Amino acid sequence: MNGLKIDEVAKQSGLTKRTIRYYEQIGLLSSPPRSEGGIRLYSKEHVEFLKKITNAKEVMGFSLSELQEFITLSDTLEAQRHDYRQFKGTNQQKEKLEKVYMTVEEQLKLLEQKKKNIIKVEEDLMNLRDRAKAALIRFEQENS
Amino acid sequence: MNGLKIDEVAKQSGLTKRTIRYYEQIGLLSSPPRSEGGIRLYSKEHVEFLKKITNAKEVMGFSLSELQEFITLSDTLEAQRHDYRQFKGTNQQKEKLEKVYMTVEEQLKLLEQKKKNIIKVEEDLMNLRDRAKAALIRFEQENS
DNA sequence: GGAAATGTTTACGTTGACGTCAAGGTTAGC
DNA sequence: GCTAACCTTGACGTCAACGTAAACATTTCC
Repeated sequence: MNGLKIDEVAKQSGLTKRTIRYYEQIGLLSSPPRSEGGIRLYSKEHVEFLKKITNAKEVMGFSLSELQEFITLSDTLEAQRHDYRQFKGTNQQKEKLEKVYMTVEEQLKLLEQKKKNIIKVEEDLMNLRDRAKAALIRFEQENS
Repeated sequence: MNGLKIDEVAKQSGLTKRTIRYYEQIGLLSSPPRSEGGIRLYSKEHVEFLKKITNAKEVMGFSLSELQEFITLSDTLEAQRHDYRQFKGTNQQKEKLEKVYMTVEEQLKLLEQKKKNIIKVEEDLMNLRDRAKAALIRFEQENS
């Protein structure tokens, strides 16, 4: 019952099977468990993860390696939470946390800029649309 | 006095000289006039155009050929305006105008979707930031 | 239980968007 | 008028992100 095969994951995520295997190969997607015969069996979480990162990739304009770094970053936070008791209080941990925080802040600023850029393009497009509309209206008037 | 050379255009637009020549080669950027000796002499408008299309490219995630199509589309509108008297009233013109209008509407809808996607990523990022912040605060408290 | 569908790895191919020489011609400043 | 700094056109190189084909194993379904 449990475990989606790659073709199903492809359909649900919108990626190709090749791409999914490729993402695993470069370490972007965690290797799923396999069947006795060696067939990949994915969980619902894998699909969600794929959807999330493809969206982030598109939105931020990330390359795969940038995406990689970013995932690593948020994994760092998870790991830190988990290893809390063992490694607490070291300066290394503090520096890591600060790096995560600063990088995320940076990305958030970039997103603000992106919003502004979208608005610029949007204005141009609306301008274009209105001019087309006006021309069409003139058109109607003349041929009536 | 008049005419920017390619190096200046590169600096002002943020593109490389290679890229600027490449854009001309594939018909994305109109060929500027040349000096007697064959050197490209750009105008301020060329720079503005480059800035505008690189922004649109980034925002929309367009490939160069998609960008091409899009420029052609808005040129269509300009051309129509100019050839207004010669070609007015033909059905071909009307169809062209309608195509421009519909394509632009489509792009505007895509931009709305993009905004929503940005917000999704933004939420994730803010979540991440807050968790990093919280961890840092715990850190401070323990080491004091 | 046998075929058809789907899976696996390996490895070479492709495409877009430029980078990077090389081999010269042009311009600006002194 | 000469040199350094910039320009020109080829043309080959590169890199990411997969596509695609081959050769074989595994599942599913009747």
